[in-house]
Amino acid sequence: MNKQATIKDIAKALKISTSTVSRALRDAPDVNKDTRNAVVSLSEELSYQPSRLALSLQQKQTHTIGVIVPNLDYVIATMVKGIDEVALEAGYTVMVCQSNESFGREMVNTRRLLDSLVDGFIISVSSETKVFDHFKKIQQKNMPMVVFDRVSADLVAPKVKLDNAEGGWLAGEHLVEQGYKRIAVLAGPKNLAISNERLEGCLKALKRHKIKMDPSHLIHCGFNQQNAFEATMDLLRSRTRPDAIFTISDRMAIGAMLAIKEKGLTMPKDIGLVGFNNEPVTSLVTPGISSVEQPAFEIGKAAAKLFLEQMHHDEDLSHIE
Amino acid sequence: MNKQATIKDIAKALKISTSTVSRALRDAPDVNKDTRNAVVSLSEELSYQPSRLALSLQQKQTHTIGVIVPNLDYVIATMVKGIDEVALEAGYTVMVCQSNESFGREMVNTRRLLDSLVDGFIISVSSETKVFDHFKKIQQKNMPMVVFDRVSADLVAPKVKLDNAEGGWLAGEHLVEQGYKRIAVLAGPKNLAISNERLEGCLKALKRHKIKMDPSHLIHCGFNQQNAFEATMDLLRSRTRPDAIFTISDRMAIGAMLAIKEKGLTMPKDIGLVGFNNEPVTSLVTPGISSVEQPAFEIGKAAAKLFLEQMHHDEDLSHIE
DNA sequence: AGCGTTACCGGTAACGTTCCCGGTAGAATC
DNA sequence: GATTCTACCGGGAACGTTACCGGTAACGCT
Repeated sequence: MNKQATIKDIAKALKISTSTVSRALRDAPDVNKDTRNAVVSLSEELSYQPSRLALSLQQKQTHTIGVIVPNLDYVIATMVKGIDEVALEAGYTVMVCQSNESFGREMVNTRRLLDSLVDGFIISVSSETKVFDHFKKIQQKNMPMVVFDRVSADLVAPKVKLDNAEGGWLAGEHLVEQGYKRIAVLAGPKNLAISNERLEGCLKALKRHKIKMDPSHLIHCGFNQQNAFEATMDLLRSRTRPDAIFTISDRMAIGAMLAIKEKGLTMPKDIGLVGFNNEPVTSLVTPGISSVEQPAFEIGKAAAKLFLEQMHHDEDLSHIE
Repeated sequence: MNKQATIKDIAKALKISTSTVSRALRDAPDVNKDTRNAVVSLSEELSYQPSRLALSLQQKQTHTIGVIVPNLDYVIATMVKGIDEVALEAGYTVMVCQSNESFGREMVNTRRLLDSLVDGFIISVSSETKVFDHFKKIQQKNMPMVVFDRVSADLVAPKVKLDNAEGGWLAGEHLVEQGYKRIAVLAGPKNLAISNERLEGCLKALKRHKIKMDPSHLIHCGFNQQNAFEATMDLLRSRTRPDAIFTISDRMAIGAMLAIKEKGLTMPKDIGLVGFNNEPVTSLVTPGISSVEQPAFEIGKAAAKLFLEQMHHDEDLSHIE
């Protein structure tokens, strides 16, 4: 009961046709001022809201963007906020789905959004995902799709991501400026692009300052806190103990920090530490641990803008044909 | 080009009517086995997917839940994950919108979702929101709506939230068990239900153990880190310095911790500290600071379940009428 | 007087689906 | 042989909206 008023109700009440009501409501030409006024005032009275469903069905677009992310940790949530910001501005609604880092979940999510719910996708791929067939479907329907943050070289699509090399470079510069000489790097798994880029950037900075890195100071370990803790313990026990550590994630920085504390050392006096910002933790924890800042909000905005460009580009093309 | 195949395409190709195709696809009776097989196999070949848009328009429900949250911090994101979990299970898709703690944004979001995009709402209200007219519209359309986490007494709706008193009680018990006697509480603003409930719970625990609280040890201050830092400094400077502190949020706990460090004291030896978990920070930071755990994921699941109950309840009613 | 313009408005199809009501052919029943 | 069943299928309407085409007055112009 108390159903939404439709364009028909207005038409019937005013004894005019639905076409006229529709025109009046859209500020289209070919409608008398008086009728327009009557329509508008009645529609307000009935608190009429056009049905987006019907509209979407008619014009075959939903004005909705599907966003699929592996999770909603701090950085990603911030990116999503960025997406939301520009999407809303442009009259789009976003639909956020979490894949929970699960390949299967990611597939289900895309399928669901695909059945005429969204106009396109903005995606950060799950860490489990090695094959991209489910995304190919999106492209077959030639919907706009942009990937961000977690990108893969195997997936051909417009991408927005952090300049990881730049970040690594900054970290290196920072440590050198502070006067550290024997700098170690806790990198992630060897096959991870995100990790290698950050590492390369840092090495480049060291090179610029003609600082050589002890080979034993480059450690590839797992991405989590415990791995970093153990790796750091090893480093600190070795004869060639480093005087600074760059970890390519904040989670790892925390592990390193705990190891440093365990050894009774203090930061930044005895040893320097720089992380890579994916959590707002480091700044809070204690002075002495810095972190490369990720412009997450900006990345989100950029992704959304790129999406909209794609969108309109496609529209233009279809106009021509 | 390469458009989605529709039920019509299948019908035309097989020279049967759309009605029959529809029936075949839905495992309805009244359809020959052979035709059914033909339809199914062809639909797979064309990778047919039914249009949710058309379906929603027809049966006036979208199988989508609108979720409006003030932001996506750790706890809320976890709750959303809980919602997602049970919603997906039940065949619902969720649409998450962030109000950014802004009243205006919250209104815009509800309006948008309201125009036939969702079947109902799960909401955590923004801190700016004092008036609830935009939510009343939801109820007027008698859509299901449940509020969670941030609830307000002025908003009449099914609610799911943490038992804050219980949490406060746990915090108090914990500190007493550790042997602390002079316990201080850093509470939030006086008018905030969430804060008062936690405080009450803690006081109750102290009472049970016949521990009296020094009146100067109850401090109402702002919710953020800086406020807590200053309040703690005051506490530590006073003659009647407490030997433990309960802060009603983690953000405040961090402020307190920094103050404690600044004073050269160590935790938990010199002073105990318990926070209230809205971030995963505390467990990482350092041993010595505990935190009351919030079953965020469970709260999210509970909210979604409550929503579904509402939903089905409404359906039953409308059947009868 | 006849014609073209302008300013409106209405009818209908279409978007993709389901639902309801019929219809038809063959088989089964009497 | 006439009837009821059963099993299957098709035709239309409906959901709410817009797009397209056509129509009708009133007016001005020759």
